[in-house]
Amino acid sequence: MKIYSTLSRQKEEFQPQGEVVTIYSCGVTPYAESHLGHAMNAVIFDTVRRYLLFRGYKVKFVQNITDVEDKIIDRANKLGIPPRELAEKFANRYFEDMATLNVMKPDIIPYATEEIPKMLEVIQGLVDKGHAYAVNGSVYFRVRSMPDYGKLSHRTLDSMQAGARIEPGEEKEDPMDFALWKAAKPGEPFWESPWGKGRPGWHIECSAMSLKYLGETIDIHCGGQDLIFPHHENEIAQSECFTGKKPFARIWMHNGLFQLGDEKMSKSIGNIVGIKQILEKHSADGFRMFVLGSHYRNPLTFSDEAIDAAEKGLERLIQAANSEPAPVKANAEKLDARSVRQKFTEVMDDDFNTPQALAVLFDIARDVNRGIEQGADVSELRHALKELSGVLGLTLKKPETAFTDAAPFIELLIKTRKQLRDAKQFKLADEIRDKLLETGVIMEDTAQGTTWKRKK
RNA sequence: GGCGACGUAGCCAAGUGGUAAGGCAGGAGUCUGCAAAACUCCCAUUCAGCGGUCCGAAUCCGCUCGUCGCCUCCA
Repeated sequence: MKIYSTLSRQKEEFQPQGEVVTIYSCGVTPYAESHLGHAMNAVIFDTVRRYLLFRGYKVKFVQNITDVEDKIIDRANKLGIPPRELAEKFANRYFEDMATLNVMKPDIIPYATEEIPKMLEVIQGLVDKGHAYAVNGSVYFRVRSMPDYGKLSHRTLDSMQAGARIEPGEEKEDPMDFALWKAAKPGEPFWESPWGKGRPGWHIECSAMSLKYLGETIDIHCGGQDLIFPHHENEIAQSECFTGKKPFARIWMHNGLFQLGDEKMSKSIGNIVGIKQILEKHSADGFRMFVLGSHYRNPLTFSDEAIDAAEKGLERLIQAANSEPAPVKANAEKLDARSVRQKFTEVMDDDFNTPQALAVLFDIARDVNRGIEQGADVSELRHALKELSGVLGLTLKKPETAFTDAAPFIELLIKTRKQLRDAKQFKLADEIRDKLLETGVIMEDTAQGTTWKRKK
């Protein structure tokens, strides 16, 4: 199995260190409703996790919650509630949304504010080793103390300083030095530390939690491409300088970012599309199909039309997975699923090529439908379709009827319509079908009788 | 200015040295009382453009054009 790592810029043979694959995923800063970017990220790494499980690995998946940060503090102050309360509220909403998208919950969800002692330990260690220094109650990481700083984002300190966007730090030795600990400002939450009251910098939490829950070297560290610099670069610096061990993470996986039209979807641009907004119009499976239809490292442009298209394709899979079992011919051929399973594994083994994995699912669906037509035994194929879809997190459930109360009446109409059809009263029969369609119910006449489903 | 990614059919999107997956849309059929669904067939002599390397390139190299991202909070 090969996985592309941002660090080496190539696909690497995946070799977990031990029995359990350790994964750290950079989580969210919860101060508002979650958006498409969160959903895309979660769906992608949920799929990675599911696939590893499918391949027989045990997985320990840690995803943090950053519950202390400028925007949370601002927002909470404006609302007059404690930052922690705000963070918890939106973190819970985030996990609700993710559950809707069939994203498995992380095994461990550490909250930054509950891990301050571990962070202080790491910071102190960095100070002791000369990798960090305290100024006016703040502590900064000394980037010049790390010779290979910049190795993840593939840039050098000098090239970065040549850039126009660096503000010289008032108290920093080097403008690229970054805060491990920030001295408390009035109106902000703070914790006691050897350097006085303050709060952690953004990057230190992930190093601390990763070290605490997964050890000094983890198998996979993942996040969005926008986190490569500075966040992940700084995590490496802190962690490797603290432990003296390399690498901090063996494989760095980064997903491409959502684009909206021609622009990135971003908080600063303000063109955010919320998840709830999407789920009003589209199914969770449809959204997952849309995301997995392009490779995870490429940017993905959002459009309702594109999700619609994904959803149409999805219906074929659902149909094949759930169609009425047709009569099987005596000594019918039993279609086996070995080759499609092998193909699925082959493409997923190559850096999680989900677009090709989906192509395999469509092939299976066609084989199932064709098999049914020919009276073959498709039970094994159908099972494979469901199972492999499940590996991608697709449920292939029919859209819930939401008409359960109306079901008996619909059944009655179907019966009446059958009588009309038997009597060749097609005009009336068609009228029933048309009117029912207007109310959102699709009738389909099959060899096994008439079925109905909800229109999307 | 530095670093990086990308440009494949009407749309979405794989493929990264051996002769273009898949989905959506579209066209023609089969089935059906008619539909729908399903199935069958068709739908890129060509991969932004121009050069080069090679027996062979969408895939490697160079240049040009275009788009986007990171360097600042962001998944």
